[in-house]
Order: sequence, then structure tokens, then C-alpha cells
Amino acid sequence: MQPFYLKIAIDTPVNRLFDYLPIKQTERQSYAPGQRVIAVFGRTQKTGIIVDITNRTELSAKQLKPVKERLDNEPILSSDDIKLLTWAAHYYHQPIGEVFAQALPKKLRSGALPEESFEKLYSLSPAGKDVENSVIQRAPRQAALRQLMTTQTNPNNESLFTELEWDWKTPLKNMIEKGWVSITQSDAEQAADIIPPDFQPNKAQQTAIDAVLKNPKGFNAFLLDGVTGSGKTEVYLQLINHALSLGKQVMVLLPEINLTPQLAQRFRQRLATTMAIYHSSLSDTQRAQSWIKCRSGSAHILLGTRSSVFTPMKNLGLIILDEEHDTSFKQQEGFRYSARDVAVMRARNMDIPIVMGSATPSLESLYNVQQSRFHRLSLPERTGQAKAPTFRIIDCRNQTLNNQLSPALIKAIDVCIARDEQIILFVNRRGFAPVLMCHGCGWIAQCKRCDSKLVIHQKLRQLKCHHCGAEHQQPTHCPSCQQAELFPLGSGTQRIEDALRTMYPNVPISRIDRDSTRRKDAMQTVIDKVHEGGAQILVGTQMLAKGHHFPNVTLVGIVDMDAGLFSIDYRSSERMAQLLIQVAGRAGRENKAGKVLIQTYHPEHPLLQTLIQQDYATFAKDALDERQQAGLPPYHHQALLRVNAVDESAIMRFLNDVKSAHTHINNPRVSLLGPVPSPMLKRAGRLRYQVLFQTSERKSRHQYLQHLTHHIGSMKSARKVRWSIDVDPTDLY
DNA sequence: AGCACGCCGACT
DNA sequence: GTCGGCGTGCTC
Repeated sequence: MQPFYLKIAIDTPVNRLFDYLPIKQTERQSYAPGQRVIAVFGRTQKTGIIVDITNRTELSAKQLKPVKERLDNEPILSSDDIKLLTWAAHYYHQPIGEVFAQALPKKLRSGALPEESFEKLYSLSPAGKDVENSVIQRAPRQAALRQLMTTQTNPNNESLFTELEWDWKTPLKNMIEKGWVSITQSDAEQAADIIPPDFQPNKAQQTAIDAVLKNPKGFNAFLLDGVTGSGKTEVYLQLINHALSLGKQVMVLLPEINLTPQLAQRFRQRLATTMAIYHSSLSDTQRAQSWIKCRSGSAHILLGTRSSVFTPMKNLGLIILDEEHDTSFKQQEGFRYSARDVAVMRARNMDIPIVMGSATPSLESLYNVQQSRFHRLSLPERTGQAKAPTFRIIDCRNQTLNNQLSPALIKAIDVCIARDEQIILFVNRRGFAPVLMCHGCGWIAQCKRCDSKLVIHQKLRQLKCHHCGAEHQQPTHCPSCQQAELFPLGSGTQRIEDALRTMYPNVPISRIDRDSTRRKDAMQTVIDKVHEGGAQILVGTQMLAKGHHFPNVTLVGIVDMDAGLFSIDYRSSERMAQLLIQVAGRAGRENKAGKVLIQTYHPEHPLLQTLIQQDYATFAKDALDERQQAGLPPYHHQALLRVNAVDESAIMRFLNDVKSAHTHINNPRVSLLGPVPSPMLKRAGRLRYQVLFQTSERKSRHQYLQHLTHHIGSMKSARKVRWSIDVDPTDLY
């Protein structure tokens, strides 16, 4: 008998598979890639996943241990899943065991696979119907339950009872025992009928639907570029229905389910019967259930956030990814993957279509359209009566501002309030003021840990660092010249809120930012209040633009447009552009166009001029051209090496080694920029640097990074620092 | 990441 | 004498 070895992915930061022997006297046939095993690893036990079975090993018999236990008879990951995870580990330079671990919900990272649980449906049995009233009325609660159930023709789930104010579980249990109530499981195979009978696609919608359905190739990546209100969701629903009718599963990915309530609700209403939901606010048990239902095929639709992109699907036929440009598709720490890019690769591997929708596509996706990697579908018309708002630039030069608010903006607010209408003000900083300055000597409060400027939080009398989270007491005297002449410079959401409260004491004002919405239902409370109508002002950060439609808002003010136009972060102008277009689509009444007022000191700025025409496509094209003319490659040909450590000299030694590795690799297509010190610090006392790599060609980037990580692996200086590679950088500072 | 091994300073 | 500081190395 030929010996064989199991190559196992184990959740540890070492980037390789570990070879194990099979359990003694077990056959090769009883093992398959995708099964989980328990293995003794070092001094601990870990659950791992068999990735491969081979006849060869580099290790001596002495170094090998047998696996302790086999957890699954059937693989829980298919060869397609394994292929995708292996690719992701490779592409994102992440240890393979960590990638496999992340792909499983916590409940499945150890122990037996839980049973699939179906929703129980209750109905009155013939015996239950025939019971004499005099008999059942001895148990009044049972009688009440029977009464409730006779009003229903179909079997019901528990939600029928949950509105009762008394304990219905015990009497129901008694009725089940007596055979009066029968239980059936909800029929998992029942397909959803999702077409509204009266849906008539317009010409653009029909063209888009046809393009996907009549797509000759299996794989194709579609960028569905549709303005807000152009009926993207209907296109999705039609495509989903078509896939379901062929017996295929559909994966629908959203940036954050909680932030897109209307869309999630619409999907729930229209696709309710066999849908699994997967996102971070579910319990571990719920997530495990969704996962196994997708894997077994009993869920036909998976509606989830970025973490669900790796969920195994028995028979996946279509991927839909909405709000394609949204940065929350990208994991910002640990395993830095982009769910959008993984989804495209998954569709490609499976040879199925993927449809990515956005009113404001990301520049990298538009670049992919230019390169004919993605196929663009446009929905230019608004389907409803919603009117596009008008944009107006307010030139702030030589104006007297009241807490950063110009007379023109204040006047517009007054008019709105007089008409009992609602107002949104966007302020791009949270906190009270972004800078605390000394009038005597010009001293500025800076974070001791990371040198970024400290933001004043007035209510707590604190200075907070928005980069590393450090909190300091607000000083009363200047630490440099001892004068008590400290004053706040600039405005954040809190200061604008305070100013507005003084100016409009009788108008309700809500602030929406990360500080004010930390409480769970805080956001929903504000949204409910907005829907009640009546004059009120909402002050908030970008958060406010995501997901929600504000039907009663007729005025939107951008307090500081220049922050978006001139930020050191080269992506801030596209984010600001996306914000403006989204606001334009989400505010305003159906019968009345809203107004967007933009405060700036640079009214002639070309990007601004393009944007106020609400021409995002031209803006994006200009932005891409501008990069090209400047000799810069498009975004996704870049990579960022992040380094941090407590000891700065250790970082410097490491960076020197990286530079010589770069010289040694000698790839003329890759240039190294930096290192750049970065104020973005996660943990106290750590220093961080970033190195940017640019390539003129995508393939050479990957090859280069493979070489580079290999070099780093053998560098002594690398052990003293923490480093990671981000292949799709979103920020430099 | 954990976890142990190992080699130097301040303590009953 | 030894308790414990964290540098270094390893996990099939």
C-alpha cells in the first residue's frame, strides 16, 4: 500500500500547508479535500481543512504526526471553494490557513457540522378541529390558540403567536402532544415567485436584462451603471428570477445590510421563501445555518455582506453586487481582501455572470470597462417622477462666515424652515473642531503617539486622536507659552450642531456621525423622525449619504467642499463626487426638485464644474485621464506595504532591506515610492510607515509581490516589525 | 499568533 | 540562590 499524506490548512500566521499522516488503518478513499480534521499542532490542537492529498512529502517520518480525528464524512468545501480560497490567499499574500478559517462561520471552525434546521410550521389537525368546545375550554389558552389558528388557512410559523402577550409555548406544546396541532417543515424546495405581475421594463432595463441573459459566454462581468431611481433593483429581480427558474442559486452582496434597509426589505418581501441572510450582526448559530443552507442548496438566494462572498453554494448561477463602489466591500484589517474582486474571480472560476451595480461606479471598475474586462450597461432614465436637484456653488471668498456657514447658506436654511421643510448639512469631520490652536504662539495640539492633529470633543472636554484613538484632557493653558489663549480652529459636526441650536432654538436638530450613532437604534430613530416630516436639520458626515432616502429634505449643504478637492488622499475627490451624486439622488421630493449648495473657496475648480452638471461619467473619465497624463498607473496596479512597530530603527532597518530586495528583484516595470510615515495608527505607541509600489502592468505586480514576500520571509529585520500588503490601496494617509 | 526556551537584573 | 523580563525560534 502506497503511503499518502494530507496537506492541511491550519489557522496560524505561517503561510504554508502542513503535512499530516492519516489516522492509522484508514483508507485513502475515506479522505477528500474539503473535509475538516482535528490535528495536534505544536502544543495545541487545531481544526484544519484538508486542501490536498498527495503521495509525496518533504518531511521525514519523524516530523510527521497522524491526524487525530476526521470531522466530516463529506467535504464541506467543494473543489471550486478550495480553488477560490487558495487563489485569495495567494493574491492577497495572506497565510492560507487564516484564509480558510475566515471562510467558515465560527460555529463551523470546530466540532461536528450542525444539522440544518428548518422553520417549523404549525397547523390545526383534523383531531384538533373536532375537539369539543367543552373539552378544550378547560384549557383557555389552548382554546385561544385554536381560535387563532382557525382564522388561518395555511400552516403558520411562530410569528403568528409572537404577538400574544402570554406564554404560548407551553399550551402549544400540549396541543402538539395531544395531536391537535401538526408540525410541518417549511418547504425548502419551493421556489419564490418574484415577478410582480405588472412589471414592464423600460427600454434600457430590457436591454440590460437581455445583455445578461443572452450572454454567449458563461462568465461575464457587467457594470450596471444606473442613476438613483433608474430601476436597478428591478433588473436584479428579473435576473434573479431567471436564474431561479433554471434551478440555480443566486448570491446577492450588499455593502452593509443595515445601511441599505429599503433594498434589503424589498428583497425580503419579494424573495422571501428560500433566502439565507448572512452578515455580522447575526448570531453565530444563525450564520452557521445560513452557511449550511447555501452549501446544501436548500437556500436558493444568499443575501449578505462582504464576508459571505466565500460561502459555498451548491449550484451558483449568478452573482449580484450592489453599490459596487462602496469601500465597505473591502476588509480594512487582517485579511485585506476586496469582496468585489473576489466575487469577480468567483464568477470567472464558476463561469457564470456577475452584475455589479452603482450610480457612481468606482474608477477602477470604469478602468476595467475601458480595458474591456467589464461590460458596461447603462440605465440613464429615472423611472419615477423624482426630479433631479439643482446644484449651486457658493463662493466663500471674502464672505463673513458664521461658524463656517455662509450668508447664502443660512438664508437658504431660513427659507426651508419657514416652509416647514428639512435640511441636510454635510460636514466632513466629526467632533467639535479639528484643531486646537494657541493665539499667543501658534501652538497646535498634536497626538503624542502619531503626530496627527488632535480633534476637540467639547462635551467631554477632551482631545481625541481620530487616527489612533488616543484621548487626552483638554488643556486650559498652552503647554508651550502658558497663555490661556487656546481657541478651536475649524468646524466639526458638533460645533455646527451647537451653532445651529443657538441660531434655531425651536427647530429640531439631529447629528449623525460615528459618535452619535454608536447606540444600536440611534440611526433608525433619526430616520423615523425624518419621515414624520416637519422642519428639522440633520448635521452629519458621509454616513448620512449611505443608503437612505430622505423624501422631505429639500436642501442639502456641503459645508466644506475643498476638503474633498484638495485632500492629500488621492481618492478623496472621487469619494466626494460619489457623495454629491448620491445626495442628489436621495434627497428631494417627487414633485419638487431639491437644492444642493456647495461651499468652496475654489469655485473655478474643473472637477467641481463637471460635478455640478451631475455628470459623474465625465468626472470619472477626466480623473482617469488625469492620472494617465501624470504618468500614474490606474489604482489597481498599485500595492501598499504597511509596516508598523514600536521601535523606529527596526522599521528603518526593515525598509532598507525592502529597498535592497527591490533592487535585487530588478523588475523595471515596478517602481517603489516612499517610505512615507503614516499617522494612521491602530494601537498606542506603534509607528507606521507605508511603501507604495506602482506597476505599469497588473501581472507584473503580482509576480513582483510574490518575489518580494519571499524575500521578506527570509529577512531578519522583518521579525521585529509587523507588515502587511494591501493590493488595492484606498488611502495613503 | 501562541508558547517554550534561554539568558541577564533585583529580590526574599 | 530564583523569579521574571522579553528576544528568538518553531509549529507538519
